[in-house]
Amino acid sequence: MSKARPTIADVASRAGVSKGAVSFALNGRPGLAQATVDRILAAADELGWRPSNRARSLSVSKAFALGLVITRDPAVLSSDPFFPAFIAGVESVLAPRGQALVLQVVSAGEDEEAGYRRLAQDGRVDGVFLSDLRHEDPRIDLLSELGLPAVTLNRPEGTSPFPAVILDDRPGTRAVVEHLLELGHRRIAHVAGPPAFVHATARSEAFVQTLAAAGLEPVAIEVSDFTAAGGIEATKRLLVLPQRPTAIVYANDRMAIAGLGAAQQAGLTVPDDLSVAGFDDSELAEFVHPGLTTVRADPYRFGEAAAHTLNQLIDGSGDVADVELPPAQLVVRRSTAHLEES
Amino acid sequence: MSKARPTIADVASRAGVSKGAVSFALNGRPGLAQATVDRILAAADELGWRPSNRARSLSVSKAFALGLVITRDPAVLSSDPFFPAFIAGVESVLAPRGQALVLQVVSAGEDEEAGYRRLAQDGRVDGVFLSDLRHEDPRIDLLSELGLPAVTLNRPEGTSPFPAVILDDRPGTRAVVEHLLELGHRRIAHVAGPPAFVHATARSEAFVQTLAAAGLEPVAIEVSDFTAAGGIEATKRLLVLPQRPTAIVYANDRMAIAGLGAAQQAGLTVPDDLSVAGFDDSELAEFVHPGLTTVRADPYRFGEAAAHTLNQLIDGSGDVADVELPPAQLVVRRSTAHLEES
DNA sequence: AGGCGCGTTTATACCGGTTTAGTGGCTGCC
DNA sequence: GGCAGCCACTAAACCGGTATAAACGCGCCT
Repeated sequence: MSKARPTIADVASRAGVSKGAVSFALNGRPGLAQATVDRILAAADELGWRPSNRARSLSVSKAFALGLVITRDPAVLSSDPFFPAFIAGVESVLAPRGQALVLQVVSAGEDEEAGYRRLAQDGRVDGVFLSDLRHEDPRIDLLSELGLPAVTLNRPEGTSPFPAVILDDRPGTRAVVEHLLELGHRRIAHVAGPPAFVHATARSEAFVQTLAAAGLEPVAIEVSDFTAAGGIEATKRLLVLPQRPTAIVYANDRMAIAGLGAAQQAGLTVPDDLSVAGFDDSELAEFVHPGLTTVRADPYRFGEAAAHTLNQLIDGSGDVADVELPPAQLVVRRSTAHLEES
Repeated sequence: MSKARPTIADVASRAGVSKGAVSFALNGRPGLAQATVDRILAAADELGWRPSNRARSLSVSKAFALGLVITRDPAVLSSDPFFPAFIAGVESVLAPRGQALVLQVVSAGEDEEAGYRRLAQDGRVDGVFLSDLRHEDPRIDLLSELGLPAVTLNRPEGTSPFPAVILDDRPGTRAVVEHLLELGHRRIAHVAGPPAFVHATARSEAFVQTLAAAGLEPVAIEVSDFTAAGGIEATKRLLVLPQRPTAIVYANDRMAIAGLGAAQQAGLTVPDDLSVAGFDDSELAEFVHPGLTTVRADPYRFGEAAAHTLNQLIDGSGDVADVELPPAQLVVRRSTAHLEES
C-alpha cells in the first residue's frame, strides 16, 4: 500500500499515456480522443488522484484562493453580524470550485495596507473583497497598483477599476423613517456611523432626505462608531436635548440595542416614551425587549454575489458588470409605536 | 523596468553565485562564508526579492497556512462573539511568520468531514484548529487518519493524539453560582448548551457541583442550543414552573440576553424579580438593560495560544505540551441582585 | 508511390524554489 | 611532493503539475 498520494505520473502510466495527456484530459481540453479521455479519467478515479494544488499553483501562477481583509478592532468585530454570514455566502461558491478563503484580520490601529500587500506579494490569493468601503478609499489605488483583482462591496464614489456588488442601504433606511412618520413621529433623531464609511453616509443621507421629503428636519444627528459603547453615548446625548426626540433611528443594530438599554436605564419605556429602530436584523434584534424594529439585509447573498463576481473578474471573461442586490427590507417589531401625546 | 517580480535566479546572478547558494543564505544554513551571505542578502534586498510561496510550497510540501473549520449555521454564527476575537488572536501570530489563515464555514446540516478532507487533500493547510469540541468527537479520528496536525480547543475526554489548549470554563461558572448564593438565591436554574459539546457540559456540571457543594439542587436545567431563540424558549419554560427560579444561569450571553428579554416580556423586572447571568461577556452584555452579569474569557489569547501550539506541533520539535489559559473571570453587573423576599 | 493534412499523442521545457551529490582549491601533514 | 581532508560553492535533480512544439500514424489525393 503506497502511502504517498498518487501523482499525475502514476495516472499516466496506469492509463498508458503521457503526463501531458492526463493534464489535457483533466482540464477538458480538445485534442484527445474521447476513448482516451475516458480511460484516463477512469485511471485517475481508480487511483483516487486529485491534482496537487501546490503544483498547479506554481505552474499556472494562480492561488485558487480569494482573500478578505477585515480591518477592525477584535472587540468590535466580535459582535459584527455581517461578516460571518457574508463569509458563509462566499464559501458556498468557493467550495464547489475547490477554492479557499484566506482571511486576514487587521486591528484597527495597524497598517491595513500591509495586509493587502502581504496577500498580494505572497501570491496567496487571486483577488480580494473590499469591504467597509470608505470615501476616497485609498485601497482602490493600492490594489490597482498591486495588480490584484478586487470587488467592492457597494459602489465607491468616483471611478473605480473594479466591479461593485451593491446592496443599497437607502431604501431600507427610507422605509424605517417613513414607518416612523406614519406612526405620527415628527421629532426623529439619527445615530450615524463614522462618516468615513460609504454605507454610513448612505444611511444618514437617506435619513435626512426622507425627512426632508416630508417637510421635516432631523431633531439631531449624532455621529457615532457602530459600537454598542458608542450607541450608549450618542443616546445619552440625545435624551438630554431640550427637544427630546420621540424616535431614534440607529445606523446599526448594535448601537440600537445599546441605545435601547440606555433609554431604559434612563427610566424611559420603549416604545411608549421613545421609539427605536436599528439596521441589520441581527440575531438578538428579535429577542431583546421590546423586539427591535430594524432593516433586514441578506449578507449571505451578498457573499455569494461578491464571490461570483470576483471569480468572473479573475477568470477574465471580459468586463464584469456590477451586481445590484435586492435592497434591505423593513422588519417591524415592538420597539416602534404610535406616538402617544405626552 | 522589469515588471515581473525577481526570482531566485535574478538574485543569484546579481550576487554572482548559484541559486543554491541564495537558498542557503536565505534559510540561514551553514556552509557559506559570512561575506557571501552578506552579499547575497544585499542583492536580494536591492532587488526587493521575496521567495515565492508557491514554489516553496511545492518544493517543501508545506502550505504555510493553518486552517479553521467552523461548523455552524450562518445565522447562528452571526452573533457568536468567540470566533472573530479568536481569529484575531490567531492572526497575530501567523502574520509575522508569513502564514495565512484559511477559513472554512460549513453549514450545520452539511458534511463537516468533507470540510476537513478538502483542506487536507488540497494541501491547503499544515494543520487545523479543532473548535467546538464534542464528546467522542469523530473529528479526532478523522484528522489522525488524514495525518493532519491539529490542536484541540479544550481537552477532549479520552486520549487524543493532539495537544490541547485549555480554557477551563468551570471556575467561571462556579464563580457565578457562588455569587448568586451569596446574594441569597436558593432556587437557581440553568439553561445549558447542547450536551454534545464539551464546553456545554463542563458548564452544566460546574453549575450542578457548585450547588451541590452548598447542599442545594438545581431547580431545573433546561437544555438549549446557545442561540437566542433557544434561550427564549428555555426561559419561557422556566418561568412557568410552579417553583419559579429566582435566578437563571445561562451557558452563554446570547441565551442570557434573549432570556432577559423574555423575562421582561413576561412582566418580570430584572433583577428584582429574577436574577440573570450569562457567559462570554460579549459586547452587548455591558449595554443591555440591566447590564448583564457574566463571565469574561479571553478568546484573543486563546487564539494566540492555539496558533503557537499548533505551529510548535507542525515544526515538529518533539512532543508539544498542553497549554492552560487563565480561567474566565466573573463580571458582576446589574442583572443579579439580592433576593428580595416576595 | 510520394506527399499532404489532420487528428492524436508524446517529449520536454518551464514555474521558482530546495536539496543532494559532487567539484575545485586550499591547507596541513608525513 | 603527494595525498587526505575540509571548506565554500556549484550543478543538477526534484517537487507535480501545465504548455508548446514536434512527432507520429493514417487516410487521401494526385
